Amino acid sequence: MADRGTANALVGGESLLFLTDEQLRRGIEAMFFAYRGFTADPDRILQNYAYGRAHHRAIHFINRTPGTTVNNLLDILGVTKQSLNRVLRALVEDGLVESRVGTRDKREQHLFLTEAGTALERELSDAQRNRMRAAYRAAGPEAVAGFRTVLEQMMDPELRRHYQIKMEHHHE
Amino acid sequence: MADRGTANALVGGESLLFLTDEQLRRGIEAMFFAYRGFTADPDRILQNYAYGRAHHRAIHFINRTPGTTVNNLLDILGVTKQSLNRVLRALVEDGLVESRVGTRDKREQHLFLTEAGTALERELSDAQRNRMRAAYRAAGPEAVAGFRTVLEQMMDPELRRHYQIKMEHHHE
DNA sequence: TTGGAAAGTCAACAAGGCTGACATAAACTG
DNA sequence: CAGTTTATGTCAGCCTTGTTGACTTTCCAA
Repeated sequence: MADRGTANALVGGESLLFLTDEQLRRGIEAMFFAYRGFTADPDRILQNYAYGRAHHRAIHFINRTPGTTVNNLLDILGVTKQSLNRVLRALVEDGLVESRVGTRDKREQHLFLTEAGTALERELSDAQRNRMRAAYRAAGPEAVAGFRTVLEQMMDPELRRHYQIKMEHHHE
Repeated sequence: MADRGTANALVGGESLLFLTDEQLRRGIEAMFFAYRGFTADPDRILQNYAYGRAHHRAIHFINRTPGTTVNNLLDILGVTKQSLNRVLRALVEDGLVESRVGTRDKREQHLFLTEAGTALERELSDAQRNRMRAAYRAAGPEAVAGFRTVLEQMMDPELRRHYQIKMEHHHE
């Protein structure tokens, strides 16, 4: 409703043509189709292991932050503990994830990838990185910077902090 | 495997620092968290109507291309006809979508949004556009161009053609 | 020492994917 | 015209991954 049809006004001398409803629709569909591509390669690989995206996500974030707790993972993934537990149980039973009782707080379980888990993580992230690398290479560094800036703005502020871990950002 | 750790080489005098594994991982997580934000608002609205993302996608593309056929929609959405049919049946029964037999080819069903369907589409896309607009506005036109360029490169080439409908692109 | 947080588990359910099989009407083709 | 292909719909059953609710065990901290 807001400023429908008025987005091509001039503000501070700069055209806002990129804020028209049509441009926004294009962005929405770009997200839709790109996300399909983004998940396509890992999805194919996961079929060979009888795992799904939920397993991939758990593996990814355990690899990124070894020793993370279940609660922390719940916070990042935004699912219920019952849902995550089902996934983690399978990964632990299959020997991809190791769960160690916390030393400071013995209620907490700290999660680590085993060798096999690391191998699968590598296979999955190699596939995903290859696609990302190709896209980055084709688009160039300036486009990549813009890509990341827009995505960052699109996140829920509360989720953004998970993304900002280990972030040294250069806006100039 | 490819050029792990070698991406920061110089090619043609230009640094490829943006292709390091760490940068690619950042991009991967940006996609993950941003997509969550991207779907969060419509998801909330859909709960009030007992619909899900699958209904949203159908409504979106019927609105974009009124009179589209079931087969065309199947191609765009990449699901089985059984899956789509379940969704379409609900939307038709609830009076959000109208299905008209084709005049040229009477095997085809052409899909249209009713007034109620258009109203829901508006509600959903307003929410999604508002977020997209805020992100675009915060990031600026150059970032938006880069965002779209990278997303386009990330799509499966076969899917890209759905995105390119009605596209007049300016690369310069 | 006790209240509450952290974690795990069981059960039941729903959405939305999937496959396979089958039906119908319409269009196309030899 | 007979046979085949195409577009669509439908039934049945399965899987993954999300949900809620209830309950237990462990154990930190006031």
